[in-house]
Amino acid sequence: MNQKVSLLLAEDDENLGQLLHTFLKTKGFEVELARNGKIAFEKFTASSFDFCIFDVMMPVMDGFTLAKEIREIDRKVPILFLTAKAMKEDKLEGFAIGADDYLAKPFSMEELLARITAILRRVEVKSTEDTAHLKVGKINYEPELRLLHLEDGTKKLTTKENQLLQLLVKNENEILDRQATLRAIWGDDNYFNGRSMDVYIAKLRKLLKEDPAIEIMNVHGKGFKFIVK
Amino acid sequence: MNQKVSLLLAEDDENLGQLLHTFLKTKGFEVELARNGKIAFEKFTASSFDFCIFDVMMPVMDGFTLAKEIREIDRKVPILFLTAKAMKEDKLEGFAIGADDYLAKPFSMEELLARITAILRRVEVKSTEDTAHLKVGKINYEPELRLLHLEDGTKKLTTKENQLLQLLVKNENEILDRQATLRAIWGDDNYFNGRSMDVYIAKLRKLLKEDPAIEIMNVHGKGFKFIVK
DNA sequence: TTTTGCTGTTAAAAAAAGTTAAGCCAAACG
DNA sequence: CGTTTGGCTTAACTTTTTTTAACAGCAAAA
Repeated sequence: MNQKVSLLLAEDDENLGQLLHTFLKTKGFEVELARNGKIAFEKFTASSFDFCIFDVMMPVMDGFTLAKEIREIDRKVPILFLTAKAMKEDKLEGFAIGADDYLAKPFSMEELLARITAILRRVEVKSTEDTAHLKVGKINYEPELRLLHLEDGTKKLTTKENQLLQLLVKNENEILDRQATLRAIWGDDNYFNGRSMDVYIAKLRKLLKEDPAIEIMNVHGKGFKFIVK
Repeated sequence: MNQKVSLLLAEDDENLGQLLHTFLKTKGFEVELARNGKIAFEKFTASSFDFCIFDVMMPVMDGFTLAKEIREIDRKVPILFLTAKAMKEDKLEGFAIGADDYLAKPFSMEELLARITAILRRVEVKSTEDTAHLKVGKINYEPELRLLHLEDGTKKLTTKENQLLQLLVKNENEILDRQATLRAIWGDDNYFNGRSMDVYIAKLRKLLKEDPAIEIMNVHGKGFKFIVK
């Protein structure tokens, strides 16, 4: 996949902090834990983040103040507040600062994750810069347009050809797992889809054979490997 | 701000519906109220909105189903759910569909407004009026007026041509799901409607072919993708 | 070495989509 | 009223894309 989402977590409660830290890491985030607002702010200025989760009540610098400070240098980064007080005035203050969400303790890990995901879906759209171009020898591949520019003209790839080639290219020099690929492109890894995939591998090999530096190698029982020599 | 934010409100409770309608209008939104999910879906497909507020429990078509249908033709429009049941599973289902927020009844008007504002800040609303205004090379498309300005004069689009082009344009560079499109424009995704849609795709391609930067690409078995190179 | 499962390849069948034209219906027109 | 018109659907035929089948070759395990 692309890149891990970096997450700044400010929480003074040791137990909850550790728990969240661990949970979020297992969910694939890169988490930085700060024990109070001041430390969190320093961490933020040192190396900006994709997402912030702040406890409201913390020593030294509380979550709201922290958020205000951060909003001044980054008016877009999503901020989610955690709070023990589920009071209305608090909520409103949080939103006024520019909170993206508000979660009252106690909350479930799953709900937290769901809310983070919901917010990120909105914000993250921009980072969809895919492998726009692949240039290998004479061959030039434009996945977005499903075009393969060969010596003797340009070939329009079909949907499946393109999906498969894209996966192969994205995992250049690594094994592209058979089952995983089938599930990703065909939705199911049954026998027939497997055979179908083999047919497409053959097609791609035929298309790419004009460039001897490219090879789609089979790794028996595992999958395929796109190799550029 | 140039244009009012248009808001689709689906709520079966007459009292609450009216109350919200009035409140939101005084807050400067352009509000459309639907008494159930089906009506709401029809309103949405007829004239797309900037924001959705759906009651979860409604007759005919519930809020979740409604949201799923809408997500297929518009994966960005913010959706906020209102619900009497503050149950966890429900929340998770909502977020899984792509909810942006979740508000349990009873809630205060102020909190609702705060949450709407918080979400809108993130989304940076492109008002529906000019969203679909497409200008590529010589082609200029005015969905509201159903006009397509071409090199050799202006073509007045028919209802179906316009609905389809509008959906394609709104989902530029994304796959527009076949079935979902059929349900949105034709109301039903049977075989014949599918063929009818293919006929319209052909018509649009013919109209747009004067601009080589535009392509309506088929994604086999999935739908179509409007691409501007 | 033999068996078994996996892969390579080609061809045929099936499904989906592209295209053009004919048919149908309702609104507008005479 | 009958006729025309415009918009949409249905039909028919073509092409493209994908799946399934069939058979041959190869790799790993027994």
